[in-house]
Amino acid sequence: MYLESLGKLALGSRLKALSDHLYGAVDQVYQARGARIESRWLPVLRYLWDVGPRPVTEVAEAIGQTHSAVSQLADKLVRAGMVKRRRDPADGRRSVLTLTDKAHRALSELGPLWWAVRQGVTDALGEHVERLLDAVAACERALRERPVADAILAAHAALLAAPLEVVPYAPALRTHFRRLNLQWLERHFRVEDIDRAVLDDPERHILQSGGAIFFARLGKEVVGTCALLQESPGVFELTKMGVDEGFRGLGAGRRLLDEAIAEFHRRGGRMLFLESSSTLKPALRMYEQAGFRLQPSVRPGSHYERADVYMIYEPAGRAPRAPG
Amino acid sequence: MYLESLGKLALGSRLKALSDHLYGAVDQVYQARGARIESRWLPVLRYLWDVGPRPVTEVAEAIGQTHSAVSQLADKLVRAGMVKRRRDPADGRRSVLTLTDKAHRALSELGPLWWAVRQGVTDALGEHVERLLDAVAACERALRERPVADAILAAHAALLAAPLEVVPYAPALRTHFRRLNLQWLERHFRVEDIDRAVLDDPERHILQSGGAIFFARLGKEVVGTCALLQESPGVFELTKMGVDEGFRGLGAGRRLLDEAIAEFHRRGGRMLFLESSSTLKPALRMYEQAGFRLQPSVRPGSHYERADVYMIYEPAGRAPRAPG
DNA sequence: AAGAAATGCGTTAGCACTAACGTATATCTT
DNA sequence: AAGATATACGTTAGTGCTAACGCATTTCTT
Repeated sequence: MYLESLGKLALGSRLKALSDHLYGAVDQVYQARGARIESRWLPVLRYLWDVGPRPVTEVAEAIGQTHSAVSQLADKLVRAGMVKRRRDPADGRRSVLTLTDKAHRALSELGPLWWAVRQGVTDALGEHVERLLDAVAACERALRERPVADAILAAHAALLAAPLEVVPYAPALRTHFRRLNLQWLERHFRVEDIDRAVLDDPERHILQSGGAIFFARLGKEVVGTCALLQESPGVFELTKMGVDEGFRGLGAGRRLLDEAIAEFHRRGGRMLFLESSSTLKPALRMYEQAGFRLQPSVRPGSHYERADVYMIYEPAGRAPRAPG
Repeated sequence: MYLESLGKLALGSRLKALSDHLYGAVDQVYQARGARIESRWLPVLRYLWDVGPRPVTEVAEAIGQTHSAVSQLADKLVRAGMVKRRRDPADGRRSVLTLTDKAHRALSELGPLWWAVRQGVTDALGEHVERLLDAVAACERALRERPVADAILAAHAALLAAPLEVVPYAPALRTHFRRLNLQWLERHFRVEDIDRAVLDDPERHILQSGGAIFFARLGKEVVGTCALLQESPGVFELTKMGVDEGFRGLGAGRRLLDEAIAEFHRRGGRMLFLESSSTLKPALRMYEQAGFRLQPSVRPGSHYERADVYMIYEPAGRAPRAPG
């Protein structure tokens, strides 16, 4: 299922779907067996059954709902003849919900059905339902201590406050080089053989021939990468630039690009070019701003299928803009 | 929380509450950060973002919702300027949903916020959320193979078809003797010292003095118990009769009672009595039907605080009804 | 090719729930 | 004791979803 791929982002949706499935199943069973009750009534009815007459708010709190939900449900239960509302003589604000005899009779007949529900859920879901119950209980407890919204806002603030830094290659970062590049390659193109070779062994294909690789980190996250490949002495290619989809727009790409250009200068390079695709509009704009100029034709003898854009680094005042 | 005590019966309610909490938290964050998006939109928008324009039904299926839910959500998204509807030229029935440029821009800015959501959920819920995800995924898969409703109906049918049998005491059943009696004692009264002694060691307190204990089984479930205690030679007390709340109304109580009376006769008893409480109306009715007669006063020297009813076994034609 | 069946989708009515409000009553403050 | 504040509850409007329906179009059947 697609939602599974969204992981924690779609957890709410999936929990709701599961919940609806369970409600629906139980209602189906009640109906098939002629039980004059609905699954949504159960928390209120069982609570009143277990602890006796109780005012609306107390019921609401016990079953984790708003008082108005309970009040409206009580209307329905009164109409169904299952509960009675009474004023609390000790406190005129309270309206005490009491089970009718009919409800007592109905509930006591429901025992075997409830047993079947428990048993059926166990049969259908096996041990998973136990793990689900445990996990739900643990999450409920955790939520009571710290609302998720606070945690998210704190995490977001921490992320925005985190310094964006560019660091050189280190072996521990190799998997990030691969991950970050596969992300855009797989989304927009297909992974060519030459890509796979470079991503599998960047030390050999890039560093050994006098190139460099940089990574952008935001806090503890590695959010982008870019490589400088020495094609022939003094001639460098800017390549394998990728910023994680989740961290675009934070300037990581530009910082990586600037660092690569600085490295090109530090190494006394004569020429710096890149190949790209016309479908990557935002990237092309960034390259232009950094000093790359679009060339009128594709680079002769390009390595890549996808390359239909050829740009050369010609910052203002260094070389005239190519005509056309 | 009360719902936790209901176990599998209230799983649906709890999942819904969790789901609502998560939706609410994310919406709160979106609002706090000025993101012009709502949490409910995410599955549709992300799906269109990931796989491109798609017709309504396909989106619905991918995210596990009905087509009309998606259709109505699409209305809203169109109003918000996030998607466009287009007729599929190849199939005039289909209306293809396409993200607008505005949506693309909005979504690509949301990356850090989504990272924060994932991170915040992890911070707040810790490892529990991983277990929850795993359990949810496992349950989803199990549900696809076997709908819960079927399993419940099958379990119910099996229960009703199961034979109700009465079996004598066996050491392996001791915990059931305790469990079944504590259930009604704790609900209606309080557990007196004498109760605890008997329940902890029924072999010594009941069997050794010439008594007997019976259990009712329904399929594999032990659903009721009852004891015959020899108070003095030939004088027996019917006591510790309990039927699981979940299995009342199936005749287990009557079957136990009949078996106890038969045992009383087999042992050549002279007198059989019981003590009970006037609050246990259904039980008293059953005793009457089985041949017990209400006595005008409490039994002299009763062991129990709760006893305000004294009955003696006097089946029709065996002894005259006590006057008064 | 023509009719029958299936499919895709929008619409409507209805349900469960929430947020926000209003009213009555109780409790606190001085 | 009197006013201020808090509490308990019902009501209303609105949201997100489903089930059921109806229309348009496509696909199957012969």
